[in-house]
Amino acid sequence: MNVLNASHLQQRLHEASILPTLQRMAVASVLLGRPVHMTAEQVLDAARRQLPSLSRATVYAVLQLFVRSRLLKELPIDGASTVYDSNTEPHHHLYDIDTGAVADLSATQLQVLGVPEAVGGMQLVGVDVIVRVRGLVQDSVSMR
Amino acid sequence: MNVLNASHLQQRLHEASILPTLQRMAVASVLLGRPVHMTAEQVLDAARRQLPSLSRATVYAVLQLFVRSRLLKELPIDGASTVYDSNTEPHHHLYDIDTGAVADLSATQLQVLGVPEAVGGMQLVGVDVIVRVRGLVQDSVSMR
DNA sequence: TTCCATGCAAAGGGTTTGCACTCTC
DNA sequence: GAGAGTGCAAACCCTTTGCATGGAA
Repeated sequence: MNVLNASHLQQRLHEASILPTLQRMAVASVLLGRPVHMTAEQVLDAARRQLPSLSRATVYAVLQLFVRSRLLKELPIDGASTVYDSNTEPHHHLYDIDTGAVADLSATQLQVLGVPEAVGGMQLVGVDVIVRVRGLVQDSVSMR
Repeated sequence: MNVLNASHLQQRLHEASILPTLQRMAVASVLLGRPVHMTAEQVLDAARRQLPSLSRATVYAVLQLFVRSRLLKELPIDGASTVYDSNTEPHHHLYDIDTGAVADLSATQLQVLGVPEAVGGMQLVGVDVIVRVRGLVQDSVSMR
């Protein structure tokens, strides 16, 4: 993590009213620099290269904090473990059912028609689209 | 479970090359009679009303067997436990993020445009759309 | 000094597995 | 009898929690 990245990340945490501790900066540098899809365990492994003392419980706590602060999204891809996505733009996902690899589909590439906006006192929160494929090769997440 | 249902269910299992044991018939009668969304635990509870000796491990085994045989689908709704859907028609889902209630959206009600059919050796398996809402009241699943 | 953040270990929920018993073909 | 299906309990994985320590405002 270079100085430019560090200050940029620090600013993003500041904007989200998050105290930039060492642990949070380590997690942020793994996830928030570019759009990635990672499980908690992958985040832990990557962040420990930078901060070996980092504990699993702290990573889970930081991930939840980042989700609450809308720096990350949890992906509704079924499977053993939660996948965190640092792409905060509206978008959808390609999911390789064999390898667990995940790739983004922009909201302009793929559109959903007929979403019930607010029927009968019901409030729309969000729409997730998962396109399940075999043979996807990019951006591997290796979940299984 | 009346006799008509029983023979109908038995036929569905037969068509799927599944031996119609007592346990499998109990699970089938809970799930396969009409479109429902249920967790493994809910299936166990319901099936035990019919066959009290039914074990949890067997229910999980039968659910997996039914999914492999395409009698059921696992819903990609994130959350603690897997939800099984006995509606085998192409359709999508409304999901209440507060109550866990699930409702179907027919494929004609909601359409997805721009799905990449088969790019670069990649094979399309399926498309899941989850519309997350608050305040949905029908067809409660009470997951949380 | 008062919170908030962290780390460890243990607990928790959901699911799977090992193994012996039972049933079907 | 051979193979498949079942039940129990233990194991397993992912995640959360309790509690004591450490650091920031």
